[in-house]
Amino acid sequence: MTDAGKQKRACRNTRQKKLILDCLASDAGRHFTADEIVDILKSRRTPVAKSTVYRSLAVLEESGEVRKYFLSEFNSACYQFVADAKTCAEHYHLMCVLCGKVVHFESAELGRAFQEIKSAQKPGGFFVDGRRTVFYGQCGECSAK
Amino acid sequence: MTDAGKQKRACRNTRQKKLILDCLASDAGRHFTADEIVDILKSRRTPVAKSTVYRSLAVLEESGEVRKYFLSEFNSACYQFVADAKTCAEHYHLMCVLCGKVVHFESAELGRAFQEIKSAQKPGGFFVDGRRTVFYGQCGECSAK
DNA sequence: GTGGTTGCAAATCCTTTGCAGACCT
DNA sequence: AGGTCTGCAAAGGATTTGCAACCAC
Repeated sequence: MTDAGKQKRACRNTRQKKLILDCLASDAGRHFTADEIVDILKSRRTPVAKSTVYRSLAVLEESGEVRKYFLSEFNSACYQFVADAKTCAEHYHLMCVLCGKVVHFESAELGRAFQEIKSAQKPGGFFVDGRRTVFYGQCGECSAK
Repeated sequence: MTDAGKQKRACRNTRQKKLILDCLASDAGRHFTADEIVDILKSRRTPVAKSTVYRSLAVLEESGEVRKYFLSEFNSACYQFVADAKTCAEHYHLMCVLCGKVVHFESAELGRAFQEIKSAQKPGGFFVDGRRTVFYGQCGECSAK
């Protein structure tokens, strides 16, 4: 897994890539699966092949415009639009292991706690990336049941 | 998802279930994929069918003897032996997004930070489960590259 | 014009399921 | 004996890949 070669990927601005990005950006807080994107674009009368969606998402992820999550015990990856780095650095994800819902939240308290986690002594110089970290648990609704 | 019916599942003490649990327990800190378990048991001359491994892991997970993780951008679920609840409550997972390695760590500092996270005001009464949460980032080796 | 991109279909990979026979209790 | 569990093979779902036609630059 070398870094070489990463730059030669996808630079062209195609209709499909725009459509996919538009779709994600249309609800920037939400997480979409590849299938959902395919369906949404189909319903908008601008269908894009599923393989193209996967390929474009991979490219967009590499370029940082989209973030990929593997949220759970469920089956498929989710993709989320990255509005801008700053915004993303300041909120965290909570994912309900029961219903799969993902909520965002931010709080000064959490920010501090996270800073502590980041700076804590970790084995082998591990560096924690807050933007990728997802907290798992149960949402209020599911807990109530 | 009610609790009813959970008890009627798998209670028989079969050779295969023991083998699988032994395999997981032989390196209790490690995470195994279903495939790894199949390979290990095969190499030990006590092969177990892949479908049996999946079925047993599901049962063992339900009974709490094994924990299932969906660690990442990678493809398959990982299973870990649950030595005892206390041990598990006190360490956290760091997963390297580049090489996929998972390391455990514990620290008083992190424990405190995590307490803060747990008690922080979260949307909709979300309850964070530390044992399921995985911190993503880069391990020392990958960062060095 | 040229090479990255797309769409389609086939291929892969992981996981689940159906079913007949084997095994636990 | 009787129901549960196993193994095998086939099914299923998500994602990737091969390839010819297509389109952005």
